[in-house]
Order: sequence, then C-alpha cells, then structure tokens
Amino acid sequence: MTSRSVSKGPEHPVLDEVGLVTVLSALAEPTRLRIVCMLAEREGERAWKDIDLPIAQSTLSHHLKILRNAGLLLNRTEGTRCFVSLRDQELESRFPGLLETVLNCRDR
Amino acid sequence: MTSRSVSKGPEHPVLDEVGLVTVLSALAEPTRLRIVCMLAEREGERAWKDIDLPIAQSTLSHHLKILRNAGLLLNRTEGTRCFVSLRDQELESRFPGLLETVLNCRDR
DNA sequence: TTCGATGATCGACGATCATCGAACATTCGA
DNA sequence: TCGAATGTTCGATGATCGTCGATCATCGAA
Repeated sequence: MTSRSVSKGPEHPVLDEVGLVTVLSALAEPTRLRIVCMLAEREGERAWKDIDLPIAQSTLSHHLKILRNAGLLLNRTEGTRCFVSLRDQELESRFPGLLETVLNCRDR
Repeated sequence: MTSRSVSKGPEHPVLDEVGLVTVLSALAEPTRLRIVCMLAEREGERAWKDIDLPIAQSTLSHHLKILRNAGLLLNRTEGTRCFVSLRDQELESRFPGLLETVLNCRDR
C-alpha cells in the first residue's frame, strides 16, 4: 500500500442523490454555464489554470465547487495541480439528454 | 372595434429575446418546476385557481410572473379569471428539446 | 527543511430571492 | 351603484448568492 498517495481531494456526490433542481441551479448562472460549455468543447480533462475567466481565483474555486456538488464535474488533484472534467457519462444516465440539450440550446 | 375588450393583461416577452440562463433560472426552483410540470401534464390551459399549492396567493402570482417573463408560460385574462398555459411550441423552436428533456428528467 | 505555487476556505459586502400580508385595480353580479 | 371575487403590486423580512481579498493547507522543488 505504498502507492502514490491518493490525497483524498474534493468530495463528489453520488449522482443518484443529486436533484434536478440542483443541477438546473448550477447551470443557471452565466459563468458556470460558460465553464461547462468550455469543458464540453473538448474531450477529457482540463487544467485548472486553463480556465481563463475574468474573475478572482477564489470566485472560480467557488463556482467549481458548486458545479462539483451538483455532480456536473469531477475534480482530480495531482500534486498541487488540479484537473477538472465533465461527468457526462454519469449525467447522461441520471439525467438523459439534459447536458447535451442545454449545451445545444446555448449555441444559438 | 367594439369587440370584447381585450383587457391588455400581463406582458409576454418575445422568445428570441429570452436567454437560456433566464429559462434555466426560472426552472431551477422547486415550486416553479412543479407548476411547469403540472401544466405539461395536460394539454391546453389551466385555471389559476386550479394551481393548488401550499403557498400564499401573492407568492403564486410572483412565481407565475417569473415563469411568464422567462417565456415559459402564457397568461390569459378572461374577465376576473386567469388562465395559464405553456408556450411549448414556441419554446421548442427557441430551445429545442429543452422543456421536454427537463420534464422527462424530473419524472424519476 | 524551507520556500514558492496552487487551490480551498474564511469573512465580509451588496445584491437578489422567496415569502408573506396588506393594499390596490378590475370585473362581474346583485 | 355597490359589493364580492380575483389576481397584481407593494413593502418588509430573512435567506441565499456572487464576488472579493486574505488566510490556510498541501505539495513539489531547491
């Protein structure tokens, strides 16, 4: 058990215990919707520092926490760096079509 | 022009001028989501008084106003009575699949 | 071991929100 | 004309939210 310390990192909810209202609330904010959009543009992870928005670092951390608590994204810690990614597969089975539909509606 | 007074009634937004965040915000509240759900259950209009929720009448009026401003529903006044209905057709062309997907996600 | 970097958390601020009762406007019926 | 019914608006209240700077905890590198 001398594996590289998993360093517990942030907590993620079980998607079955996340309500629709929670997800909608998380998405119903311009900055957060933009983040989700950005993550959906490309497959896989995104480095924390690549999320380049005109907001304070603590504010970004706050928004990511809300998205995380809503089950929308996954936060992985590697050393001192962080990587985020969409939980799109799980979301699809818990809220079928929701993420794709919302993202599609935004592109207009 | 002696037609039955249209009694201007509440104002409704043009859907093209309604943003996605506005719609999501309107749906991201338990009482309002419930109202939309209720309206979707059956085709056509619903009488104001048929919306039976454990909230004050002024609070219901408030929520209906928010839903109306988000382009989600239509308010028709007939004399002193009011009738509400979903703008589902228009919503479908402005936000394809959104309403149906959200309602479908809730039924779980 | 110490230091710099990275992100989370804290505390505070003003803004917005959901809620209510009261007052109001409009309409129909007596 | 008067009064009851219906729904909107107003004002107030307590809660939540987005935002920030400051601080803290953790980790890798020197």
